[in-house]
Amino acid sequence: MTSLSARLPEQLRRESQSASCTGCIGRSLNLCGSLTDAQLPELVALGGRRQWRRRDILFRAGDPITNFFKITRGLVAVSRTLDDGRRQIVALRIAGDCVGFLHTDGRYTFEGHAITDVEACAFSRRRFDELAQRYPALAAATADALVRAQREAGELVAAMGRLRSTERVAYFLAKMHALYASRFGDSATVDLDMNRGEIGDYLGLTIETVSRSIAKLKKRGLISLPHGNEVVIENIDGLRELGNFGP
Amino acid sequence: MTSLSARLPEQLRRESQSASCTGCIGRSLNLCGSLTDAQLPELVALGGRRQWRRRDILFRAGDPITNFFKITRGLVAVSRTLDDGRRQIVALRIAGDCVGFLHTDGRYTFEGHAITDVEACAFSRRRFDELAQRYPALAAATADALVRAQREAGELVAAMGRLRSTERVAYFLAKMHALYASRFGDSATVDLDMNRGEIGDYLGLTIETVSRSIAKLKKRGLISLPHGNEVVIENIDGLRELGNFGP
DNA sequence: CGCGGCATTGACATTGATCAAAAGCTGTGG
DNA sequence: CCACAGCTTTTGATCAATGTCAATGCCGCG
Repeated sequence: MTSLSARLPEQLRRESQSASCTGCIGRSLNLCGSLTDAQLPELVALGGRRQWRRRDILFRAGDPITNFFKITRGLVAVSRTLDDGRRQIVALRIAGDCVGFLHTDGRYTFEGHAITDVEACAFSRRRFDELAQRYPALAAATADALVRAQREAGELVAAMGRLRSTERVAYFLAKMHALYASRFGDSATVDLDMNRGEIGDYLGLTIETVSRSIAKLKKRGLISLPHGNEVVIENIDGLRELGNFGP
Repeated sequence: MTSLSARLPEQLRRESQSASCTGCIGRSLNLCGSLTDAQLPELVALGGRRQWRRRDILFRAGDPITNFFKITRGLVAVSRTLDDGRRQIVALRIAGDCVGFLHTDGRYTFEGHAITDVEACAFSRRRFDELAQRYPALAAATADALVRAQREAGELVAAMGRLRSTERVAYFLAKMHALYASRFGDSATVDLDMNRGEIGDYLGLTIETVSRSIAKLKKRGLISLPHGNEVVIENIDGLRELGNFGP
């Protein structure tokens, strides 16, 4: 089983237990090769570890931006809520990703909340920016992470604009499968950690439509739901094709 | 009247007529203050100016990425086309913006095509990356541009996921109005340069639905269409509110 | 056991897509 | 200047997909 809230690989576990966050920022931005801790003594003092429970808010849209967060455990939803309460999750981030980096006039553009229990390092945005000025590799890694994030956002736009409900759910499941595989190794079983409402808020659908779409995928033999929120991917190729999930 | 294809501000006109692209990359990335041409002699030889006609392709998804482009004139759509022909525009970019920067395994992630006639400078991606390694301000400006782009992508996701058709068109018009205002100064009149099909591909709607939505906005007195594709914004506050277009 | 939260299912309403036709516009050639 | 072809837009009549509302079922927990 692949679950964010359980059984982390050893590397991540060690990282998330270290008192300082020296390693985590380097690793998160794929700097392992180019920057060592010795080269960046400033990083030692930079990050503070924090924890949140399911449904807790990491940061609110409109609040002055002071920190961004590098997730070391759990699943975070980045979202926007309209005045009338309609909510849209614009990105999902897991261990290794950064959230709270986007800003509009010095304020968080979106809201971040914990889908599962979450641990993350908080970094001072100001000091990080100063550091990036001095260490080109850090800036390059930041740009890289942003490029990746934007690619994903574009794909989500395409899914929302052009896929119908069942295709969108297939896209979502294929994406979660790929996401977990990239961190925890391949596995046919994906523990969603999200309820129907949260999936709907991510895909622009209602709870009922998500539920019905999952039922359709089950009937088509692409997935099965042995128990709880655990999804077994029975046919990943079919799922990816239906969801137009690129290579 | 505000039109991308006509009457550029003098600064942009001068820039787009200079033989080299020295200035354009600096300006595009908001480096005016921090880097001068004298500090970056390498930039002189970096960019080559190119032109495209309406509907021409700047770059195709999947092609090996060699250049990115800094637009000096016109409107470019960044899009993705599904296997069955459904198309989704994931971003619109105008003079001053860069396109073709996103990549997946060394290949363009999306397609870029000219909505209007377009002029742009093509920069070698490899050499730009080298340069960014040496000039932190360039890297910082790149990160800044990426943050801005991602904020917009997130807003588009929210619009696609949670707004209904007429609201989406209102969002689109408010966005175009703001976009043009930021470059060419405020004006009640916006020349869309996009036909109904292209608007539909941006908003995830059909031609007919776009047409009907525009008719509704007209009837509500939010806009008027004196002639051609020229839209007069009669009530920008109402339009922004309906389209949930943030501040 | 019974309660609370979430998921499923059904009936119905609404939205937007689809199909088809008519109306405008634009440029060309007589 | 008009007539016509080729295009885009508008409008109308349906239809299918999804949202909405309501009822029921399921499951874990006190």
